[in-house]
Amino acid sequence: MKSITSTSEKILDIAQSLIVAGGYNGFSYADISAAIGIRKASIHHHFPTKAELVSVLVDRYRQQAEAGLKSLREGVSSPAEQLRAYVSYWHSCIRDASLPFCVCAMLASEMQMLPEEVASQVRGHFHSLAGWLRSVLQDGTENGLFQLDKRPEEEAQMLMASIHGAMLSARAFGDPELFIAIVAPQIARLQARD
Amino acid sequence: MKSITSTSEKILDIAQSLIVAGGYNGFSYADISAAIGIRKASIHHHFPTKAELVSVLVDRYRQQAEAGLKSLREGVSSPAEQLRAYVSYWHSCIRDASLPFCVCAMLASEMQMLPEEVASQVRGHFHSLAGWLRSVLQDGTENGLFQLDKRPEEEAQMLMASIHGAMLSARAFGDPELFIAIVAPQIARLQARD
DNA sequence: ATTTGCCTACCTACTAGTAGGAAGATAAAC
DNA sequence: GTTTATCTTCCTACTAGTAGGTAGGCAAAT
Repeated sequence: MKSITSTSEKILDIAQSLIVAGGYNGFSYADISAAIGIRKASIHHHFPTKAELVSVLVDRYRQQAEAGLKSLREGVSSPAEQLRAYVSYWHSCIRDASLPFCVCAMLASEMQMLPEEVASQVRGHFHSLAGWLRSVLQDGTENGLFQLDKRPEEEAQMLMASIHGAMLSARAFGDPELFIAIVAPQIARLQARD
Repeated sequence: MKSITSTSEKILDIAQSLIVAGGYNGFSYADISAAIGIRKASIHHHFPTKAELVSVLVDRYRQQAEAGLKSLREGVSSPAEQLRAYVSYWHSCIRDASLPFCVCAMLASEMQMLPEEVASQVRGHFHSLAGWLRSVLQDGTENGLFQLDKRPEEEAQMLMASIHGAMLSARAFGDPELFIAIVAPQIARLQARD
């Protein structure tokens, strides 16, 4: 019986945590090698180049994210609760340090020096996350639960920026609670006031 | 007559633009060497170690920022205009690509692998920027120009996060106008509504 | 005479990536 | 059911190039 997580998945897991910690240029094959007890060359067997490794990694991340967002949309009652569930997911990730930053947000900051294939995937993630937020906001507005100052797509961009900025502040200050302190009021203010 | 910018300042200038592009691990002494036409060893003469170079660089950045913010506070009429001037400064930096990202925001994303001296300076910058925003918001509130939902320090953190997140989105999408589209409404909503 | 600023030449450690082979599993051919 | 060929996964050993950093010298300025 095979191990539940294959070697290539283990490689992606540790690479992901290394990217979240230090970005594209912040990790090496040697780091992965040391972390999972396999030789450098064996990693190249699974992922011939670094660009390809990160590309597969971001692809997996995007699929997981999209699946997670979709299931939130289907499984959680109201749009307001969907937003709250989304940010509380991140809050717990930051608190327990399991994934204290969005992989794509991290990579976006290095956009200018990323391999083009990775850069376009990062753009794609930002686009689909903004799209998800927009659809939640629109849904909430149509049901009279939200009262937006701006068009849903603009409010979605504002919310996404707040979330990413809040991750950054939480990291800068080393205070996980700062994340929710910044993000919660931004969601609260969307709520219809009467 | 000496060149108006000394070699060490030229080193800091190019290092800063390289950090803004790719972070702490995204540049090397060789990159600086190639950019300003000086040998690697000569850079070590000015800045013995990379950690020291970046430390001096962030120190200079913080001084410039603090001076700029202080002069905005003194030279610009109303708190609302002070905020607008601040974000429009960034907007033009992003538009003309002269400094398309805050050095400290960039470094904050790599917080976990930064030399401790640099990390504490980055924390310091976040602290003083939040402090500046707080004082502007408080000033505006006391003069009846702003109407805040939360305490000034919380609103300041929210605003700072929006600004950093907006920088990230502008970079991810390659669209400088997105920065102001995200940030302007966040400032507008602070305005007293009656 | 010492300091400043830069140089050539070098070091060790590490970077991504390659060549080629050993061990084991798989599966078809006999 | 054993043999044979193939595939997968990992290995050792290596490459060329780059990382940050050092030693020591030279010329001009102070």
